[in-house]
Amino acid sequence: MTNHHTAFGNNRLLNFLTIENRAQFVDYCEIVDLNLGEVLGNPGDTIQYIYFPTEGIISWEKQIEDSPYLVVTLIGNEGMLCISLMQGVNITPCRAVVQKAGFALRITAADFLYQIEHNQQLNLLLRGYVIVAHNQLLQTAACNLFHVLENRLARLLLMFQDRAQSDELFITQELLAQMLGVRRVGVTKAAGSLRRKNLISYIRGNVIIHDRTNLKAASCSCYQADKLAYENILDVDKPSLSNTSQNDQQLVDKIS
Amino acid sequence: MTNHHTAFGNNRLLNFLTIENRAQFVDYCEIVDLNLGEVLGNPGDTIQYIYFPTEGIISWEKQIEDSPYLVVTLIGNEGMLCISLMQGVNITPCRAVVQKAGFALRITAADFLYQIEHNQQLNLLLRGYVIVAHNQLLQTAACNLFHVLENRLARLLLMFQDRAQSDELFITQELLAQMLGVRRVGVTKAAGSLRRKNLISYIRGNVIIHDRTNLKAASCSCYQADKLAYENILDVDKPSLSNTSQNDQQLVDKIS
DNA sequence: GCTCGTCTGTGCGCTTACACACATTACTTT
DNA sequence: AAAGTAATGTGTGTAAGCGCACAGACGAGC
Repeated sequence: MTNHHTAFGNNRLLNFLTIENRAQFVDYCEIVDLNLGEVLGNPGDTIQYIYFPTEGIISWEKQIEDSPYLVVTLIGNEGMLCISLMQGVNITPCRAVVQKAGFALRITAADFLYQIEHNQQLNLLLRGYVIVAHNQLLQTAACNLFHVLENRLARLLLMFQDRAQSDELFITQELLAQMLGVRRVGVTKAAGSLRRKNLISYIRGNVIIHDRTNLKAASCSCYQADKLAYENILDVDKPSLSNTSQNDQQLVDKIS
Repeated sequence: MTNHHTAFGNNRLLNFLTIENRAQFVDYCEIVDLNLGEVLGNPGDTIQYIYFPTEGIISWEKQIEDSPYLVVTLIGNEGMLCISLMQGVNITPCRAVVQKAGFALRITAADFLYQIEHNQQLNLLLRGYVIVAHNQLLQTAACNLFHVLENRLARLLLMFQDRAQSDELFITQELLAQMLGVRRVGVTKAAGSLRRKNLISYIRGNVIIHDRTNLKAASCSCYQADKLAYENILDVDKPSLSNTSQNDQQLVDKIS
């Protein structure tokens, strides 16, 4: 228990807050485990909790008719789940599944509503995040239509890498296919192509990213566009990025 | 000037408000013309005005790289332009173009920000609308990926018809193609198929919808899903739908 | 009337991804 | 070591949509 930073991590979205505002908010949160495969919500569910991942990845999946679920976005420690409540709507439209185990700061819906009403900086930050999520969705909608599978796969792997904060990803082609809304065989081909270019390697669900720079080049511009929008929208006020070691102490307090 | 209802119409989104709240808000708006082809905003622009169409249609278009603009949604009198400011973000990510002439209630960004802070019902309503727009985008992203062109065209025509509030649409195949992110020739084929089924007819940019019921059947489920989400989210409080004749009087006052 | 520009229709080869079937490889369990 | 299972690779035929080229059809203006 000497290094709580690596144990629980931080939520980068909340890091935009001042130390005081963050402390005030985190005080209402609890640390919970995110277990691989855990379903945190289904379409139509009433929202009970809001999650701010500090480590691990949650996928946000839309189903239409009898098609398999399509992953419309990945949520890691750069974001939150789920934004509807932010807007006063307490029903979730999508399924949320843990794709990489980790931890999250969790707050009840009632406490969350109280906090966003009484913490102005938090309110502004998370309202901005809704627009970030909206922009990402705009990008994805167009990307799905215009870009070929290999580019889209490269983008997805980069997004995964950012949120996993590791070059080693544990994800099968079957799952990648589901996320991209294509057949597993299609991913086999696209991944094989990326491997031949020495950008990645993989065996049985263990993907390693070797050449991030050229993987960016192999991806479509949508990856960079997403990052840019995130920074432009959330960084407008140049908020003080709080000292993380102090934040960690808060987390330690929560679970002790 | 005897029938101002047909002259300027209503914005159905604002109709969810009580008479008092609506009057309070409309008092800060002015009626403006929407002229065909007029560009109301470009990506990166600072938001000057918010528009609530009462008649006519505005398309919301995303461009990636050098691809042509893709229409991600159509905004008529059921919605508003643009939602970013609602979230405190005063930059627009998309291009907005008038696709059907009409009118809109327009309010300055400053007045809008003041209103949403001081009119609680308006605030709740428009926050909900952001989620409606988000859900539509989720639907579109998946639809673009899974559904064939003929279904998507049928959906687009229905959306157009709803917002035009007419069976006769003035739109060329070239424009429809741009909206769907496909070639013009693709639309020719899909439209020809719908015509052979006697669902629509058209000559030179004049599309007439003959059989709305079967056009729904020919479209994907996404059309119905959008409608359902709109009603479910915005209608939760069963707000009193105000008497429209009284609303019209407000509009008349604005322009006299 | 004629011309010109816009809108719509058709043909052909090509690419991407699908559907289905089956083979192979890597790891786990016994 | 053998058997079993999950993950990955390959192969064949099909469908949707692209790119390009060109032909016809309608309408406005002279």
